Amino acid sequence: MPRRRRDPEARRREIVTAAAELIIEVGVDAVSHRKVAARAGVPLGATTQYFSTLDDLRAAALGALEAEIEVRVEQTRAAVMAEGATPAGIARLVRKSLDDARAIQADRAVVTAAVHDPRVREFARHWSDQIVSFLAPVHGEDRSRAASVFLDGVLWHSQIHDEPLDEELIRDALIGILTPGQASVSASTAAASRSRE
Amino acid sequence: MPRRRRDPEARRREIVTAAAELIIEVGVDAVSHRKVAARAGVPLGATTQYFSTLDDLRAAALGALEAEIEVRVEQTRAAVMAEGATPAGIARLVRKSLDDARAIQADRAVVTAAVHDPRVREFARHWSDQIVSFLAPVHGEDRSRAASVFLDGVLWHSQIHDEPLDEELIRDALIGILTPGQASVSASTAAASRSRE
DNA sequence: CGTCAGAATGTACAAAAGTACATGTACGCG
DNA sequence: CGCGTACATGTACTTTTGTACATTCTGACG
Repeated sequence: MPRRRRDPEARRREIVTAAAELIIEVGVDAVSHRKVAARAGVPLGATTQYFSTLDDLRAAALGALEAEIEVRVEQTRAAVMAEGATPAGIARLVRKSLDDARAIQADRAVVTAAVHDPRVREFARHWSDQIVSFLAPVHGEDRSRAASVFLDGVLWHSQIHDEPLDEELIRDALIGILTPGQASVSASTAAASRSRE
Repeated sequence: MPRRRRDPEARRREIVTAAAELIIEVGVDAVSHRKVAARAGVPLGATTQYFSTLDDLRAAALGALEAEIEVRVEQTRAAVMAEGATPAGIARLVRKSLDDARAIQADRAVVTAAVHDPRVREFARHWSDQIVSFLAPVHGEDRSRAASVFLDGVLWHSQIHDEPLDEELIRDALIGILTPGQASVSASTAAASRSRE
C-alpha cells in the first residue's frame, strides 16, 4: 500500500468531511472511527491521530456542517434583502434551496443533533434567530418568527415526503403569515371561544 | 435475587416501554439490550428472549410510540372537529399539547427515526396526511397542508428553544395560513419579481 | 547527503455490545 | 403430588469498537 504524501491539514479536512457526510447519511450515532476511515480512504490510525477522542471527531464534523450552514444563511440573507423580503421572493428562494438535497440533509442533521447536544442546540437557536432578524425589520418580530417556524416545517416535510411542497403553497402560506391581516377579527373569535369554557 | 412471577405479556410490555423511553431520551441508536434491561429492571437475557434481534426490539418500541401518536391524533381530531376547526381553537389545543413534554418528545423521536427508517417514514406520511385530512373539509387541501407543516415547525421550535411559542403567535399564523386572503395580490407580486430576472 | 522531527500506518488490547444457551424454577395438568 | 412445559436468569462467547502505540517512512534542514 503506497504511503500518502505528508499534508496534515488536507488530511484532517478529509477526515472531517467524511465524518460530516456520514452524519448526514446515517446520523451522528452511526459515526465510528472505522467507518470514517473507510469513507475518507485513510487508515484507522489516522482518525485517532487527528482526534484524540471520537467525541472530538464528531464535534469537528458537526462544526463543519454548522459552518456550511452559516455560509448559506448569509447568502440567503443577501438574496432576501436584495428583493425586499417579499413572500413571493422568499418562497422562490426556499423552493429552490429544497433542490440541494445535501444542504437540506445537513440542516436536518444539525437540527436533529441539537436536540441532545447543548452546544449544537445553542447554534440552532442562534441560527433561527438569524432568520428572524433579517425578516423582522420588514415584517415585525412575531410574524417573522412564525415564518421561520413555518420554513422549518417545510424543511422537515421535504425529509419525510417524496415530493417537496409547491412554491405556490409556500408562497401563499408566507403571504398569510407575513401580511398584516384579520388579527383583530381573530381576537374576538378567540374571546368568543374562551367565553364558552 | 427473587424471581419474578410468570407473566409474559406484562414483561414484554415493560421491555417495550423501557425501550420507548430510551428512544425518547437518548435516541434510537443509543438503545442497547443492556440499557433496556437496566431500565426495565429485568435481566439481560429477558430482552433477548422476547426479541430475537435488537432491531426487532427497536421496531417494537417505535411501534409503541406510533400507537401512542395514533391515539393522540384521534383525540385531537375529535377536539378540533368539536369546535369547527377554527384557527383560535386549533392554536389553543396545540399550545396546550406543548405542555406534555413526553408526548412532544415522542413525536419528535418518531419523526427523526422516520428519516432513516422507511417503515417509520411511511407512518409519518400517514400521520401528516391525517392531520391534513381533518382540516381539509373546512379549509381546503392546500391551506390545510400548509397549516400542518407550520405545526410541525412549532413542534421543532419547542424542542430547540426553552420557551414554547405563544398561543397568540400560533393563532395569528394559523389565521393567516387558513383564511382565504390576498393570494391574488401575491400572484401579481410574484409575477413582478419573476419578470425582473 | 545525513539526520531527525513529525507524520503515516498497522496492529494490538480492553471495553462494550449482540447473541446463544445451559441451568434453574414456577405453575398448570394429570 | 409428581411432572413437564414454558418462562426466568446468569453467563459465556463472538463481534464490534474505542484507543494506544510501536514501527516505518517522508521531507525539510543543516
